Amino acid sequence: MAINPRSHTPVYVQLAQLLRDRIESGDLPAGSAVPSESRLSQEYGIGRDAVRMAISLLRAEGVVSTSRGLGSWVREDLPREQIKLLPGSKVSARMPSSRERHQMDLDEGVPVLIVEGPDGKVQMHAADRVVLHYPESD
Amino acid sequence: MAINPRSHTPVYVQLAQLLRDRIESGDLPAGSAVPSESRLSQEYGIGRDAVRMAISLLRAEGVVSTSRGLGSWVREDLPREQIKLLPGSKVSARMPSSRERHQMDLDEGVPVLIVEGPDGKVQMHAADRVVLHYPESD
DNA sequence: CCGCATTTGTACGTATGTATG
DNA sequence: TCATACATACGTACAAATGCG
Repeated sequence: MAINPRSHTPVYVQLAQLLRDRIESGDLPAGSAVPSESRLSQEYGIGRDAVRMAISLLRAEGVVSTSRGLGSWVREDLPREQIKLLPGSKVSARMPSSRERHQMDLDEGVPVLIVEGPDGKVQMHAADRVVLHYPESD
Repeated sequence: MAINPRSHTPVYVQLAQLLRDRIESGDLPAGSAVPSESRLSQEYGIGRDAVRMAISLLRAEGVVSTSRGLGSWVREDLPREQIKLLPGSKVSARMPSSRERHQMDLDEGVPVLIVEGPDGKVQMHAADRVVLHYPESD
């Protein structure tokens, strides 16, 4: 598998797909480190811009997480709290603003679930940590 | 209001906040065009990279949408279909993969709502077009 | 505590490709 | 055909965070 710089598909999209494949195949399992930008740049013979855009794509999808001075990692599935919905609730989702993302300590690419209760009160939840549940009968 | 290149806050973050303010204040209402990259670059005396990164931030938040050859626009609130949840449903949200985003024709920065019904069947919804509802009694 | 290597972040430049009107 | 605008992709340089010896 290699990258074709003359393809109609942008180099960075090709690299992103290549990394997705490596992640799904188990070559880069959850929790493992993604090769550094310079390494990917050298290995695939592409510029650092293309590498950064590829990783940026995966970050926006919530697939990887990046820390300055350290590198990027494949994000792991977090244990999810199950939250019971109350009758009359309305549920929606959106991306948090930068401020909200910082306040809630969310990784990039993680939406927020918004629950408006029957009393009109609004609760926000990190979408990677909860599952909302409409209980069957109990 | 201006941009301080010597601030500890990156130029592109400053510009993003500045544009957010202009949007919230009504200076750039929903549906209106964001000034072009070159214009913002000139107006604020910053590089095109910084402008692009600022707009990229807002795009990832679902605040603006960009079309090649046209420019960027402030996204408008779409009419939302109200979808009734069935007892036993579980609801979560995440960002779509590139493929899913293309298939569902989603703008950047729009999560998907995932509903697993009591029968185990999974439905995906564009988060900017639906509200899930746990009906009170009807 | 200090210095060093590694890695990502920021920011500039240039050039060319592609979509739109 | 042409101008405009964004997209891609290469380069450079320096800043900032981290980990380690």
